Amino acid sequence: MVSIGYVGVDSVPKHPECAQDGTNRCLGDLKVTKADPPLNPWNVFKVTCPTRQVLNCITDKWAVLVVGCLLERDRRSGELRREIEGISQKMLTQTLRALERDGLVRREVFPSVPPRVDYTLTPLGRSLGGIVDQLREWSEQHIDQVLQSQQRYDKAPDKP
Amino acid sequence: MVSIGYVGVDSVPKHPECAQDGTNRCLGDLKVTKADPPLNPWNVFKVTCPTRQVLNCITDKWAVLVVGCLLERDRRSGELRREIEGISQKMLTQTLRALERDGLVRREVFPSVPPRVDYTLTPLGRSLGGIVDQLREWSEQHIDQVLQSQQRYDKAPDKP
DNA sequence: CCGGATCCTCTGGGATACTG
DNA sequence: CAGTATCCCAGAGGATCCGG
Repeated sequence: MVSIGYVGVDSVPKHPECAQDGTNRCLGDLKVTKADPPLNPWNVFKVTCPTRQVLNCITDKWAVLVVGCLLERDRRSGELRREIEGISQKMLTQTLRALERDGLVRREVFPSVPPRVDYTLTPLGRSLGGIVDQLREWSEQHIDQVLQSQQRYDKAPDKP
Repeated sequence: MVSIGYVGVDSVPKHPECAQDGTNRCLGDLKVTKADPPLNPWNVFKVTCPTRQVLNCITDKWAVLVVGCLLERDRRSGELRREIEGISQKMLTQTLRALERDGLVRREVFPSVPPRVDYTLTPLGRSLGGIVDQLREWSEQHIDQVLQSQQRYDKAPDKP
Protein backbone atom coordinates (compact mmCIF):
# COMPACT_ATOMS: atom_id res chain seq x y z
CA MET A 1 0.00 0.00 0.00
CA VAL A 2 1.18 3.44 -0.79
CA SER A 3 1.58 5.88 1.99
CA ILE A 4 -0.59 8.73 0.87
CA GLY A 5 -3.70 6.80 1.75
CA TYR A 6 -6.78 8.73 2.61
CA VAL A 7 -4.93 11.10 4.82
CA GLY A 8 -7.16 13.81 6.08
CA VAL A 9 -9.98 12.83 3.81
CA ASP A 10 -13.40 12.23 5.27
CA SER A 11 -12.97 8.54 5.29
CA VAL A 12 -15.51 7.06 2.93
CA PRO A 13 -13.55 5.01 0.47
CA LYS A 14 -15.98 2.71 -1.21
CA HIS A 15 -14.69 1.36 -4.45
CA PRO A 16 -13.01 -1.79 -3.27
CA GLU A 17 -12.16 -2.96 -6.76
CA CYS A 18 -10.32 0.20 -7.56
CA ALA A 19 -7.56 -0.22 -5.09
CA GLN A 20 -6.62 -3.63 -6.30
CA ASP A 21 -3.47 -2.66 -8.01
CA GLY A 22 -1.02 -0.34 -6.38
CA THR A 23 -1.32 2.37 -9.01
CA ASN A 24 -4.76 3.62 -8.27
CA ARG A 25 -5.45 4.00 -4.66
CA CYS A 26 -9.07 4.87 -4.66
CA LEU A 27 -11.03 7.21 -4.20
CA GLY A 28 -14.17 7.76 -2.19
CA ASP A 29 -17.73 7.08 -3.12
CA LEU A 30 -18.68 8.37 -6.49
CA LYS A 31 -22.10 9.58 -5.41
CA VAL A 32 -20.52 11.80 -2.84
CA THR A 33 -18.28 13.39 -5.37
CA LYS A 34 -21.12 13.95 -7.73
CA ALA A 35 -23.45 15.34 -5.13
CA ASP A 36 -20.86 17.79 -3.93
CA PRO A 37 -21.24 21.35 -5.06
CA PRO A 38 -19.31 21.90 -8.26
CA LEU A 39 -15.81 22.51 -7.06
CA ASN A 40 -12.83 23.39 -9.08
CA PRO A 41 -13.15 21.28 -12.21
CA TRP A 42 -9.73 19.98 -11.39
CA ASN A 43 -10.78 18.33 -8.19
CA VAL A 44 -8.93 15.67 -10.08
CA PHE A 45 -6.09 16.86 -7.96
CA LYS A 46 -7.71 15.38 -4.94
CA VAL A 47 -6.85 11.79 -4.41
CA THR A 48 -10.51 11.32 -3.66
CA CYS A 49 -11.58 12.12 -7.18
CA PRO A 50 -12.53 9.01 -9.11
CA THR A 51 -11.51 10.75 -12.24
CA ARG A 52 -7.95 10.14 -11.31
CA GLN A 53 -8.60 6.56 -12.03
CA VAL A 54 -9.38 7.27 -15.59
CA LEU A 55 -6.10 9.06 -15.74
CA ASN A 56 -4.46 5.88 -14.61
CA CYS A 57 -6.01 4.14 -17.54
CA ILE A 58 -5.01 6.55 -20.23
CA THR A 59 -1.79 7.56 -18.60
CA ASP A 60 -0.17 4.42 -19.83
CA LYS A 61 2.02 4.33 -22.85
CA TRP A 62 0.99 0.89 -23.95
CA ALA A 63 -2.70 1.52 -23.46
CA VAL A 64 -2.53 4.59 -25.63
CA LEU A 65 -0.71 2.72 -28.36
CA VAL A 66 -3.13 -0.18 -28.23
CA VAL A 67 -6.16 2.05 -28.44
CA GLY A 68 -4.57 3.98 -31.25
CA CYS A 69 -3.88 0.78 -33.09
CA LEU A 70 -7.38 -0.55 -32.68
CA LEU A 71 -8.65 2.76 -33.87
CA GLU A 72 -7.58 1.87 -37.37
CA ARG A 73 -9.32 -1.44 -37.37
CA ASP A 74 -9.97 -4.49 -35.25
CA ARG A 75 -7.00 -6.70 -34.69
CA ARG A 76 -6.16 -10.08 -33.43
CA SER A 77 -3.78 -10.52 -30.59
CA GLY A 78 -0.78 -11.46 -32.65
CA GLU A 79 -1.25 -8.56 -35.01
CA LEU A 80 -1.17 -6.14 -32.15
CA ARG A 81 2.02 -7.62 -30.85
CA ARG A 82 3.69 -7.29 -34.21
CA GLU A 83 2.28 -3.87 -34.91
CA ILE A 84 3.26 -2.24 -31.67
CA GLU A 85 6.98 -2.46 -31.71
CA GLY A 86 8.62 -3.15 -28.41
CA ILE A 87 5.62 -4.38 -26.48
CA SER A 88 6.14 -7.66 -24.73
CA GLN A 89 3.66 -10.49 -24.66
CA LYS A 90 3.11 -9.90 -21.01
CA MET A 91 2.44 -6.20 -21.27
CA LEU A 92 0.15 -6.66 -24.23
CA THR A 93 -2.08 -9.12 -22.42
CA GLN A 94 -1.98 -7.08 -19.28
CA THR A 95 -2.89 -3.90 -21.11
CA LEU A 96 -5.70 -5.55 -23.02
CA ARG A 97 -7.16 -6.99 -19.84
CA ALA A 98 -7.15 -3.60 -18.19
CA LEU A 99 -8.77 -1.97 -21.20
CA GLU A 100 -11.36 -4.68 -21.28
CA ARG A 101 -12.11 -4.23 -17.63
CA ASP A 102 -12.55 -0.53 -18.18
CA GLY A 103 -14.97 -1.25 -20.98
CA LEU A 104 -12.84 0.32 -23.67
CA VAL A 105 -12.06 -2.84 -25.54
CA ARG A 106 -14.08 -5.92 -26.33
CA ARG A 107 -12.50 -9.31 -26.60
CA GLU A 108 -13.93 -11.93 -28.88
CA VAL A 109 -12.80 -15.51 -28.86
CA PHE A 110 -13.16 -17.89 -31.78
CA PRO A 111 -12.88 -21.47 -30.64
CA SER A 112 -11.04 -22.50 -33.75
CA VAL A 113 -7.82 -24.40 -34.02
CA PRO A 114 -5.46 -22.75 -33.68
CA PRO A 115 -7.34 -20.46 -31.35
CA ARG A 116 -8.09 -16.93 -32.45
CA VAL A 117 -8.88 -13.84 -30.44
CA ASP A 118 -10.04 -10.53 -31.81
CA TYR A 119 -10.02 -7.18 -30.11
CA THR A 120 -12.39 -4.35 -30.88
CA LEU A 121 -12.90 -0.90 -29.51
CA THR A 122 -16.22 -0.44 -27.78
CA PRO A 123 -18.09 2.79 -28.46
CA LEU A 124 -16.68 4.02 -25.20
CA GLY A 125 -13.19 3.14 -26.31
CA ARG A 126 -13.78 4.77 -29.64
CA SER A 127 -14.81 7.98 -27.98
CA LEU A 128 -11.61 8.01 -26.02
CA GLY A 129 -9.86 7.23 -29.25
CA GLY A 130 -10.77 10.67 -30.46
CA ILE A 131 -8.52 12.17 -27.86
CA VAL A 132 -5.79 9.66 -28.45
CA ASP A 133 -5.84 10.66 -32.05
CA GLN A 134 -5.46 14.31 -31.19
CA LEU A 135 -2.55 13.35 -29.05
CA ARG A 136 -0.90 11.74 -32.01
CA GLU A 137 -1.52 14.81 -34.12
CA TRP A 138 -0.16 17.10 -31.49
CA SER A 139 2.92 14.95 -31.21
CA GLU A 140 3.57 15.02 -34.90
CA GLN A 141 3.11 18.74 -35.09
CA HIS A 142 5.18 19.69 -32.11
CA ILE A 143 7.86 17.05 -31.88
CA ASP A 144 10.31 19.45 -33.51
CA GLN A 145 9.81 22.11 -30.91
CA VAL A 146 10.10 19.63 -28.12
CA LEU A 147 13.31 18.16 -29.43
CA GLN A 148 14.80 21.58 -29.98
CA SER A 149 13.87 22.64 -26.51
CA GLN A 150 15.52 19.56 -25.12
CA GLN A 151 18.73 20.21 -26.96
CA ARG A 152 18.78 23.77 -25.77
CA TYR A 153 18.13 22.67 -22.24
CA ASP A 154 20.80 20.03 -22.27
CA LYS A 155 23.33 22.44 -23.66
CA ALA A 156 22.64 25.14 -21.11
CA PRO A 157 25.24 25.07 -18.36
CA ASP A 158 23.16 26.67 -15.63
CA LYS A 159 20.19 24.44 -15.32
CA PRO A 160 18.88 23.96 -11.81
CA MET B 1 19.73 -0.98 -21.75
CA VAL B 2 16.46 -2.48 -22.75
CA SER B 3 16.50 -5.32 -25.13
CA ILE B 4 14.23 -4.09 -27.85
CA GLY B 5 16.95 -1.86 -29.22
CA TYR B 6 16.87 -0.97 -32.85
CA VAL B 7 16.22 -4.49 -33.95
CA GLY B 8 15.82 -4.76 -37.65
CA VAL B 9 15.61 -1.04 -38.12
CA ASP B 10 17.82 0.64 -40.66
CA SER B 11 20.27 1.74 -38.06
CA VAL B 12 20.36 5.51 -37.88
CA PRO B 13 19.71 6.40 -34.28
CA LYS B 14 20.94 9.91 -33.63
CA HIS B 15 19.33 11.63 -30.70
CA PRO B 16 21.84 11.04 -27.97
CA GLU B 17 20.01 13.12 -25.41
CA CYS B 18 16.85 11.16 -25.80
CA ALA B 19 18.14 7.93 -24.41
CA GLN B 20 19.33 9.45 -21.20
CA ASP B 21 16.66 8.05 -19.03
CA GLY B 22 15.57 4.49 -19.36
CA THR B 23 12.01 5.28 -20.30
CA ASN B 24 12.53 6.62 -23.75
CA ARG B 25 14.92 4.61 -25.71
CA CYS B 26 15.34 6.66 -28.79
CA LEU B 27 14.54 6.69 -31.74
CA GLY B 28 16.25 7.37 -35.04
CA ASP B 29 16.96 10.60 -36.81
CA LEU B 30 14.00 12.87 -37.06
CA LYS B 31 14.83 14.07 -40.56
CA VAL B 32 14.75 10.56 -41.83
CA THR B 33 11.36 9.94 -40.41
CA LYS B 34 10.06 13.15 -41.85
CA ALA B 35 11.58 12.58 -45.27
CA ASP B 36 10.09 9.14 -45.48
CA PRO B 37 7.02 8.76 -47.63
CA PRO B 38 3.90 9.29 -45.54
CA LEU B 39 3.38 5.95 -43.93
CA ASN B 40 0.63 4.88 -41.69
CA PRO B 41 -0.02 7.88 -39.47
CA TRP B 42 0.54 5.54 -36.59
CA ASN B 43 4.13 4.86 -37.42
CA VAL B 44 4.16 5.83 -33.80
CA PHE B 45 4.05 2.12 -33.33
CA LYS B 46 7.57 1.88 -34.60
CA VAL B 47 10.15 2.35 -31.94
CA THR B 48 11.93 4.55 -34.43
CA CYS B 49 9.26 7.19 -34.40
CA PRO B 50 10.29 10.23 -32.43
CA THR B 51 6.69 10.85 -31.69
CA ARG B 52 6.83 8.11 -29.17
CA GLN B 53 8.94 10.36 -27.10
CA VAL B 54 6.19 12.87 -26.81
CA LEU B 55 4.05 10.03 -25.61
CA ASN B 56 6.56 9.46 -22.89
CA CYS B 57 6.11 13.02 -21.82
CA ILE B 58 2.36 13.10 -21.66
CA THR B 59 1.99 9.51 -20.65
CA ASP B 60 2.85 10.41 -17.11
CA LYS B 61 0.23 10.85 -14.49
CA TRP B 62 2.03 13.58 -12.62
CA ALA B 63 2.90 15.51 -15.75
CA VAL B 64 -0.72 15.56 -16.79
CA LEU B 65 -1.81 16.76 -13.40
CA VAL B 66 0.83 19.45 -13.28
CA VAL B 67 -0.02 20.76 -16.71
CA GLY B 68 -3.68 20.70 -15.84
CA CYS B 69 -3.00 22.61 -12.69
CA LEU B 70 -0.91 25.25 -14.41
CA LEU B 71 -3.63 25.57 -16.97
CA GLU B 72 -5.76 27.38 -14.44
CA ARG B 73 -3.09 29.85 -13.55
CA ASP B 74 0.59 30.14 -12.81
CA ARG B 75 1.69 28.65 -9.56
CA ARG B 76 4.60 28.61 -7.27
CA SER B 77 6.24 25.39 -6.35
CA GLY B 78 4.67 25.01 -2.96
CA GLU B 79 1.22 25.67 -4.30
CA LEU B 80 1.58 22.87 -6.77
CA ARG B 81 2.66 20.49 -4.10
CA ARG B 82 -0.32 21.32 -1.97
CA GLU B 83 -2.74 21.35 -4.86
CA ILE B 84 -1.80 18.04 -6.36
CA GLU B 85 -2.61 15.62 -3.63
CA GLY B 86 -0.27 12.73 -3.26
CA ILE B 87 2.66 14.03 -5.22
CA SER B 88 5.94 13.87 -3.40
CA GLN B 89 8.48 16.62 -3.34
CA LYS B 90 10.81 14.56 -5.40
CA MET B 91 8.32 13.69 -8.09
CA LEU B 92 7.12 17.24 -8.34
CA THR B 93 10.57 18.63 -8.95
CA GLN B 94 11.40 15.82 -11.29
CA THR B 95 8.23 16.30 -13.27
CA LEU B 96 8.71 20.04 -13.49
CA ARG B 97 12.26 19.60 -14.72
CA ALA B 98 11.14 17.24 -17.42
CA LEU B 99 8.37 19.57 -18.52
CA GLU B 100 10.81 22.44 -18.57
CA ARG B 101 13.24 20.46 -20.65
CA ASP B 102 10.50 19.67 -23.10
CA GLY B 103 9.66 23.34 -23.34
CA LEU B 104 6.18 22.97 -21.90
CA VAL B 105 6.80 24.84 -18.70
CA ARG B 106 8.84 27.90 -17.85
CA ARG B 107 10.49 28.30 -14.52
CA GLU B 108 11.02 31.73 -13.05
CA VAL B 109 13.12 32.37 -10.00
CA PHE B 110 12.76 35.36 -7.73
CA PRO B 111 15.87 35.88 -5.66
CA SER B 112 13.87 36.97 -2.68
CA VAL B 113 14.16 35.70 0.85
CA PRO B 114 12.70 33.22 1.30
CA PRO B 115 13.25 32.19 -2.28
CA ARG B 116 10.32 31.98 -4.59
CA VAL B 117 9.87 30.03 -7.79
CA ASP B 118 7.01 30.38 -10.23
CA TYR B 119 5.98 28.00 -12.93
CA THR B 120 4.18 28.99 -16.09
CA LEU B 121 2.95 27.14 -19.11
CA THR B 122 4.71 28.12 -22.31
CA PRO B 123 2.56 28.56 -25.39
CA LEU B 124 3.63 25.08 -26.34
CA GLY B 125 2.55 23.77 -23.00
CA ARG B 126 -0.70 25.63 -23.27
CA SER B 127 -1.44 24.03 -26.60
CA LEU B 128 -0.95 20.62 -25.08
CA GLY B 129 -3.10 21.78 -22.25
CA GLY B 130 -6.00 21.83 -24.62
CA ILE B 131 -5.80 18.11 -24.94
CA VAL B 132 -5.24 17.61 -21.26
CA ASP B 133 -8.39 19.53 -20.66
CA GLN B 134 -10.35 17.32 -23.01
CA LEU B 135 -8.99 14.39 -21.15
CA ARG B 136 -10.38 15.77 -17.95
CA GLU B 137 -13.75 16.36 -19.55
CA TRP B 138 -13.83 12.90 -20.99
CA SER B 139 -12.99 11.47 -17.61
CA GLU B 140 -15.75 13.34 -15.90
CA GLN B 141 -18.29 12.34 -18.48
CA HIS B 142 -17.40 8.69 -18.70
CA ILE B 143 -16.19 7.77 -15.27
CA ASP B 144 -19.56 6.22 -14.52
CA GLN B 145 -19.43 3.89 -17.46
CA VAL B 146 -15.89 2.91 -16.67
CA LEU B 147 -16.65 2.14 -13.05
CA GLN B 148 -19.72 0.16 -13.99
CA SER B 149 -17.79 -1.81 -16.50
CA GLN B 150 -15.17 -2.59 -13.92
CA GLN B 151 -17.71 -3.86 -11.46
CA ARG B 152 -19.30 -6.03 -14.08
CA TYR B 153 -15.94 -7.38 -15.09
CA ASP B 154 -14.88 -8.14 -11.57
CA LYS B 155 -18.11 -9.91 -10.85
CA ALA B 156 -17.99 -12.11 -13.91
CA PRO B 157 -16.71 -15.55 -13.02
CA ASP B 158 -15.34 -16.52 -16.41
CA LYS B 159 -12.84 -13.85 -17.17
CA PRO B 160 -9.72 -15.01 -18.98
C1' DC C 1 10.51 28.31 1.02
C1' DC C 2 12.91 25.80 -2.69
C1' DG C 3 14.98 21.77 -3.91
C1' DG C 4 19.34 18.86 -4.11
C1' DA C 5 21.44 14.29 -2.35
C1' DT C 6 20.90 9.66 -0.15
C1' DC C 7 19.11 5.60 1.00
C1' DC C 8 16.00 1.99 0.55
C1' DT C 9 11.81 -0.31 -0.98
C1' DC C 10 8.90 -2.36 -4.09
C1' DT C 11 7.04 -3.15 -8.49
C1' DG C 12 6.86 -2.69 -13.49
C1' DG C 13 8.15 -5.11 -16.90
C1' DG C 14 11.45 -8.25 -19.72
C1' DA C 15 13.00 -13.23 -20.67
C1' DT C 16 11.82 -17.79 -20.63
C1' DA C 17 9.41 -21.97 -20.40
C1' DC C 18 4.86 -24.34 -20.29
C1' DT C 19 -0.30 -25.46 -21.26
C1' DG C 20 -4.55 -25.86 -24.25
C1' DC D 1 -1.68 -19.09 -31.75
C1' DA D 2 -3.22 -17.20 -27.25
C1' DG D 3 -2.30 -16.99 -22.70
C1' DT D 4 -0.21 -18.16 -17.79
C1' DA D 5 3.41 -18.81 -14.49
C1' DT D 6 8.27 -17.95 -12.76
C1' DC D 7 12.18 -15.75 -12.09
C1' DC D 8 14.63 -11.59 -11.73
C1' DC D 9 16.45 -6.98 -12.12
C1' DA D 10 16.66 -1.91 -13.09
C1' DG D 11 14.73 1.97 -11.83
C1' DA D 12 10.46 4.58 -10.15
C1' DG D 13 9.41 6.69 -6.37
C1' DG D 14 8.82 7.61 -1.08
C1' DA D 15 11.20 9.24 3.33
C1' DT D 16 14.69 12.02 5.27
C1' DC D 17 18.25 15.07 5.97
C1' DC D 18 20.56 19.09 4.64
C1' DG D 19 22.00 23.50 2.48
C1' DG D 20 21.00 28.11 0.20
